[in-house]
Amino acid sequence: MALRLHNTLTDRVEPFTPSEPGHAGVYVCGPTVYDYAHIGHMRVNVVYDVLVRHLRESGLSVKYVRNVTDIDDKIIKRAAEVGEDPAALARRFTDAYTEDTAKLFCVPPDVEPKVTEHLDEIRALVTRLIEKKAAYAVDGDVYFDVQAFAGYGKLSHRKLDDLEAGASGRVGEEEKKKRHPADFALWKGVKADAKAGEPSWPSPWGAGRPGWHIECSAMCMRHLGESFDIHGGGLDLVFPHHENEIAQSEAASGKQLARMWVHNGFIEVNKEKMSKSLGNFFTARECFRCVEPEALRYFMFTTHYRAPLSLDWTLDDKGAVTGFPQIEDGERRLEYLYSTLLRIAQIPAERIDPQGPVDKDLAGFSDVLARSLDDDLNMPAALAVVAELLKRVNDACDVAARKNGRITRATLDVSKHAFSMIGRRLGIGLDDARAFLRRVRSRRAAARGLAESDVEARLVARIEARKSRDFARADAIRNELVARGVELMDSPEGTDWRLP
RNA sequence: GGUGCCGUAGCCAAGCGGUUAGGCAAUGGUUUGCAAAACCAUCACACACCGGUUCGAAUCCGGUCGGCACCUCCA
Repeated sequence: MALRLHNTLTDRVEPFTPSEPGHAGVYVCGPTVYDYAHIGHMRVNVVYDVLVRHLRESGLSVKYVRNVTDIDDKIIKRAAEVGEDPAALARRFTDAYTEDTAKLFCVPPDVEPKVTEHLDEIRALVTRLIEKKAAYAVDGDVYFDVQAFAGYGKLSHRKLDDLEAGASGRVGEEEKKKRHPADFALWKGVKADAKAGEPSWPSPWGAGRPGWHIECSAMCMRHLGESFDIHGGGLDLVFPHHENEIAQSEAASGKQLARMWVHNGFIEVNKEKMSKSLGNFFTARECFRCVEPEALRYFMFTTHYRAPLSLDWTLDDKGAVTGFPQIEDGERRLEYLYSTLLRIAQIPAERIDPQGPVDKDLAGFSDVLARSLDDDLNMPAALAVVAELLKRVNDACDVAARKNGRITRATLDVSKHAFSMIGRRLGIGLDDARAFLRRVRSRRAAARGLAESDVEARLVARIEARKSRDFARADAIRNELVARGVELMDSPEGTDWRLP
């Protein structure tokens, strides 16, 4: 395992060595399910999906845990707004999330724990912290005492004094109960003015619900143990979420929670972070209306995972979203990839030379791809490797298509193997090539108000004209179709068409 | 105020001490009945600015300007 990863704890790129040889435990902070997932959430999924895939392809058995936070203030608030039971609302958006994620070819987590199924673990953890004097109960609430944990601030590299300065502006009933402004709720007691139907669970400190951070500690320790390999999530979770997770977990167990903390950068809109609170987000679903989900996945690869990824979009004159140019670029690259995949699948047997030598560069591509990911998941570098591969494979196909041209069996085999590694490590090109290309064409036809059957009919007319060597008529039909945005591709096998 | 990150050719984006990253766009070529696709070439001795270290800096150090994030819910 030659993987090197950036560790937020040390702020360095360091070698990843699993604590138990051959195995890796990975925990990723999943969504709070009060709304549809936006593109930023999808970046998390894709980034850690590549990490898990790469670890597995490198020979490790990975236990991949990604939680769903299904109880939280925002869920309760949203449920009240729409007049829905909070649990039902959470279930609805959990299902939507699962559906959206699957469309991106993300491997499902091995365990997808939910807060509502871990109340016992949460209460036990809070109890343990109170016993260890790292937490205190006040009026039905329980707070973590940051001053009782010497390492507080080690992840986000902050000093408690600085935090105090930043937090001093806040006022409120809750603040007065705390011993230190940075103390945070482990358990939130039901308030006197709480609305009926607000979910709560019994506890030694009175009825209430878990605070925001405690659930992840309880769930990751339950499923991966008190100490595990990698904990990941969005950059905005470094503070306070992950900092607090470390504090409460390590104060309870006395062990290091995760040895490596990995954080991905934001999707940006107009140079600002895409977020629910700013209201500048696009949901995955909106995006999927315009492009293939896999194109969104490809787009995520175009920038390093820790860097911000800026998203552009186009609007029609009514202000409705019509497209996402960069994701459409990704879709075109995928068309290129799938077309190449089809080309090597369709090389006729008589063009294959069973004897000749293997193309050395093509033979080495899988390894080069793996090395690019070993370098802190350098996905843009991986795309450059893919670009080189596609070029060389197309070149080999061009050569094989020439008069008396051949491709060697060995080169064909390593090419196919390289494609399968792209699929297994990057999760790209896993769809059926023909189905993908057809879907893209159909969606573009629909978006442009073009009837596919109409194009097909003109195509037949042109084929007839060409058969009778009436090239003037054939060209007239081509020009007519080109004017409508249709691109025709003649080949010995027939004529295909696409909408660029 | 505190703590970080970023500024690379028309656009996007790797690299982070010495050897053409890559993509998109544009232009020329190979191929083709004509095209498209594919491939080749050019654009590309680019690295915000000013100093310093070094045989050598986009890469290290100091400063300046510009942009962003976290410190409050956030992926």
